[in-house]
Amino acid sequence: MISLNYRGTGPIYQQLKDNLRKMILSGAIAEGEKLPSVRELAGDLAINPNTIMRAYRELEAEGYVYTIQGKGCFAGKLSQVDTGRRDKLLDSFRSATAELLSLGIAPEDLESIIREEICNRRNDL
Amino acid sequence: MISLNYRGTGPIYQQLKDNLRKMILSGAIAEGEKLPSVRELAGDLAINPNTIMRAYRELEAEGYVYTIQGKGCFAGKLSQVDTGRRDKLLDSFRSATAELLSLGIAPEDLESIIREEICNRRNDL
DNA sequence: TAACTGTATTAAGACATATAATACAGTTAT
DNA sequence: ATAACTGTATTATATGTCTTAATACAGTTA
Repeated sequence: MISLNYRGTGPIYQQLKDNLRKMILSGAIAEGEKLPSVRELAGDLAINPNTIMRAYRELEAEGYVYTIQGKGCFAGKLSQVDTGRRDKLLDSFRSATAELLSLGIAPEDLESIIREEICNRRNDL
Repeated sequence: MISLNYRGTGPIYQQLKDNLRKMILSGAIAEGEKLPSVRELAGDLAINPNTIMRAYRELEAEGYVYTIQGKGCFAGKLSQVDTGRRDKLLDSFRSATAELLSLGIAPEDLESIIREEICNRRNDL
């Protein structure tokens, strides 16, 4: 269900965060659905439980999940994702846009990427 | 001329790369213009020459600068920026777009950011 | 030759990442 | 109450990245 690429760039806990975030965003993990336990996922992915816990803790800080002692970690509502996360994404969007334009990309190309992603979203529902 | 924020996020060589890239993109450093020598910039910024060299070497890999032994490091042509750099930016643009849409941002908001950046570019010329 | 340029290497320290082992605490079902 | 699950916390260790430092080599220019 959750796949990790050890050759991937960056720390494992980051890859795991990105993976889980995308699954929650796409609905692969529904709102309120329970995520695998720290130990279970650690066993499946053959990595240390501490690494899983770090990913869960940071996703909770972003508002993507909430955890309850003794019960587990659950997917949260997208409407309550932290504004800090949103601002970070807007920054990323803006700076990528600025550099791409300077490199000669046409604004229309960027707009068609936006349209593509709107379609991709609809296909997931 | 080149400013560094030590409180900034990430490694110094990354901050330096981002700084220099923006200056080349905006024209603050013109095409073909010589960048400060490794030792000179290291002295000005009070950081190690090796750190400067790493930034120059990686910017060269991206196609933003070219260096000549004994002469120095120079700003390259934007038209010959590495396609890998462009693809990386497009990936960043696409994934930021996807997540922002999922979080409920209106496509119009993204498009107006693009328009803003077009204006910012014109103001620099 | 002297003074500049980039390049390369090695060593050391600080910090981040990841693993391992262990212990503690809340929840659930029997 | 007990057992088996859940998250949480701590300590130690190993590894890798980042940065500095010192030094040496090589090309360019006056």
